[in-house]
Amino acid sequence: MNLPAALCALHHEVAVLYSTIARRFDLTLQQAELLVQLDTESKSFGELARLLGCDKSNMTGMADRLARRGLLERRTDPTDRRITKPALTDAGTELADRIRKDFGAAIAQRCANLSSTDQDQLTRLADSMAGALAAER
Amino acid sequence: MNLPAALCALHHEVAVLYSTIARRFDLTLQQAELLVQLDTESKSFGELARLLGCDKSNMTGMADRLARRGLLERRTDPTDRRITKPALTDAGTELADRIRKDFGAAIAQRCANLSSTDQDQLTRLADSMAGALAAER
DNA sequence: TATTGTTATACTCTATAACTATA
DNA sequence: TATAGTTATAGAGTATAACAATA
Repeated sequence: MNLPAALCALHHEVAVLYSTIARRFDLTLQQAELLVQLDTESKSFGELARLLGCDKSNMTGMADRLARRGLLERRTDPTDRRITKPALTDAGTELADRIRKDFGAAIAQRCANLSSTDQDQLTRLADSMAGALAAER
Repeated sequence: MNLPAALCALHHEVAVLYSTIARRFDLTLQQAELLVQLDTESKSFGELARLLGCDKSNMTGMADRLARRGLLERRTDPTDRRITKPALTDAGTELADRIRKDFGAAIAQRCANLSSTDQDQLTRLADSMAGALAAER
């Protein structure tokens, strides 16, 4: 086994698991990822599009669909009125928390065969690799 | 940093990189993943759908689009004529090789800051984690 | 009867280009 | 004039349900 193949396989299995959890809440994978991204701090649609790796024009529809369900609302930046930042509602925050919790529980259950040391190593190395990839785009 | 968050971040960065490489060849991420899956061994559409984590009904359109470009062709299984297995053409095999090669080069370049030991560890742990996830779905 | 792949349908994601409001 | 978000459009991915061919 080589590193690219292992990373590709891991990416794919995580995506399938995350999709499965998203569907419990009638969300797509992309919607769940957007909700969880929003949970931490305030970001503009432009920043979110760059983080999610898609075009900014896609943010409109995605935000519309989540707003229609009462999970987020748009807020115009008072210092630059061109900028709109979505903010999670209470329901949105609660849902993002549940997604993160369910995903965390699923990972914990499935990595039970790894030693505590291996889990720590994987956390460190996955974080490092993700950082290296994020730095070059 | 915790393990679920690190895995999620890594999955997402790998997906963005893989999408970028797929687009060099006018492919979507899903088309590239299908091509690379096909490269190794013969699988039915049903098996492929399960591997890719999507419904079998999606395979028809995806195979059609790749077949239209001369990258694969359908072959009926002689032992059970209900089963259809897509097979890469020469052009499809060549393209799958280029995708795998480009992805491998990109990963090698971006993980240069990791020690050789860390790269080996990450390979082992990512493969183990992917296997654990794949085993439970 | 059960299974495989296909079709029909509806919705979502995606990129491109043109547009508006604001700076 | 430049930028942020939106709109319009076309193509692709996705799940569900119903279907034909085969077992």
